[in-house]
Amino acid sequence: MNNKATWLSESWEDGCVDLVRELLGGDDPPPPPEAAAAAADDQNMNRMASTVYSGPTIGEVESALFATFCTRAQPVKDLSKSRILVSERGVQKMENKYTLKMKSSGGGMADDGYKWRKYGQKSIKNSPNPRSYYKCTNPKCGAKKQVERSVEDPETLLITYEGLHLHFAFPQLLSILPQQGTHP
DNA sequence: CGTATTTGACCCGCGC
DNA sequence: GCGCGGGTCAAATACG
Repeated sequence: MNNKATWLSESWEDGCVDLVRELLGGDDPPPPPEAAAAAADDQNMNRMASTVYSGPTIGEVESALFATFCTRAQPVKDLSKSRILVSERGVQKMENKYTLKMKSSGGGMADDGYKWRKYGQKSIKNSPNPRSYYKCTNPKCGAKKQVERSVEDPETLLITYEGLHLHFAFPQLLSILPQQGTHP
């Protein structure tokens, strides 16, 4: 809520929105078009995520995260991916859930490339630190994310992503890309 | 003025 | 059936 992603200019947002509009066609398409793009993006990125997971979703998220890390060169302590799959009975509620453990960079908050809007904060029993609940600002995007501080390591943030993004989001790349929107 | 953020209350699920 | 814990929504506020 302070100086934050200034690099997150409206430029990328506009472009992103436009892109999303084009991708989504203006409504909610059943098939996630990001999958193909995600794969392409992954290839473009030198498939740094050599680890192969059962779900492309994770790869997508990881790609974004990796992109963020690589771009901003943040001191990532450890990446722990956890796919919470309830038994075979399968409750589709929590289809995808990933928990990333990272050190909160002093000054720069962990931005995975998406715009999040905080919609709640609750104190967790057994944890002196409150947990923040974030939701993707995109209406079509039902992605959620919760950030919690580690009990012993106040510098460690436990970010749990839930859901899938229905839109692209790699502002870092767009940001570092040649400024095509420089029209005086 | 518009939007994001804040805080409180309500609701739901689970355990006992 | 009640209590605890967690999660979400909603209104108000602060900030840009």
